[in-house]
Amino acid sequence: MPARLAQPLDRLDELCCSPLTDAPLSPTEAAVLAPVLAALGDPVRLRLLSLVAARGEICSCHLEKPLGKSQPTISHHTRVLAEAGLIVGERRGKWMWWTVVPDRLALLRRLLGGA
Amino acid sequence: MPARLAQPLDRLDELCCSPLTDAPLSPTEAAVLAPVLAALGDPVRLRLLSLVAARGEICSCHLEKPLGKSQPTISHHTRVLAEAGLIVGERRGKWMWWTVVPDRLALLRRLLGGA
DNA sequence: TAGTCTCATCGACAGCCATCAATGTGCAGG
DNA sequence: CCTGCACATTGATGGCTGTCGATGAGACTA
Repeated sequence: MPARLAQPLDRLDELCCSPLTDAPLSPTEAAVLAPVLAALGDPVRLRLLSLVAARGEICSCHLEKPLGKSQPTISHHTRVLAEAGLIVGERRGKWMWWTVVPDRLALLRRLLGGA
Repeated sequence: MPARLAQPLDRLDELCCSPLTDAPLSPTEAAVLAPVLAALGDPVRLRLLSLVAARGEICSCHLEKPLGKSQPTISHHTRVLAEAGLIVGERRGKWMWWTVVPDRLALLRRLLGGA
């Protein structure tokens, strides 16, 4: 099983092209979107994502200290964000480099009623 | 204790005026913002919010059937969304009417890097 | 090949959460 | 008052989640 995942969320881009404020969400749309927002519903993951976004790309080993969490915990949170499609990881030698997926953030902005 | 709450989140509007993609979030900002996003991280609450937004305002008794949940569960979810500051409730006679708070959605859009 | 470094996974634990039946609270009409 | 209705709260339960120590899987170096 590879480190790159995010399987059941691939249909997310096709779903939900209209803002949440326009029409009621279907159960299917909600079931796909909720995990993405739930991934952002943790303070450690929010800070982690902002670190990745601010640095452009960042190695896992540079997250442990600023977040004040153990290595397994960091690995857990990067996995959750990756499964939500919010970040992607690329292996370079011994290091794992993470980058944000701007499209996913834009999709959430659209969901929240952006023009 | 009144039905209107959202106490610890009142400082939210002062905090976090810059997008998540610009600079790393402080632990305090993350601790305030994460519960708001966590409130959206549930499919039932996402659909509930979209129902409120689409109708403009809606009574609690009109949420039970379309969401397919029991009355206590609906009450629980409206409470969570209200504590997150995403909706507000107003009592009219026997009924409770809910409305969205557009500022909170706009704040989240800004957080997600919107222009 | 052995050693070391980075990261992923496993196992376990504590705490939180969604759900609903039962009950309580407040409002309106008779 | 008393009854009925809308909603809130309580208590219980099953499942999920954040956390970390221990261990495993790759990757580089000597």
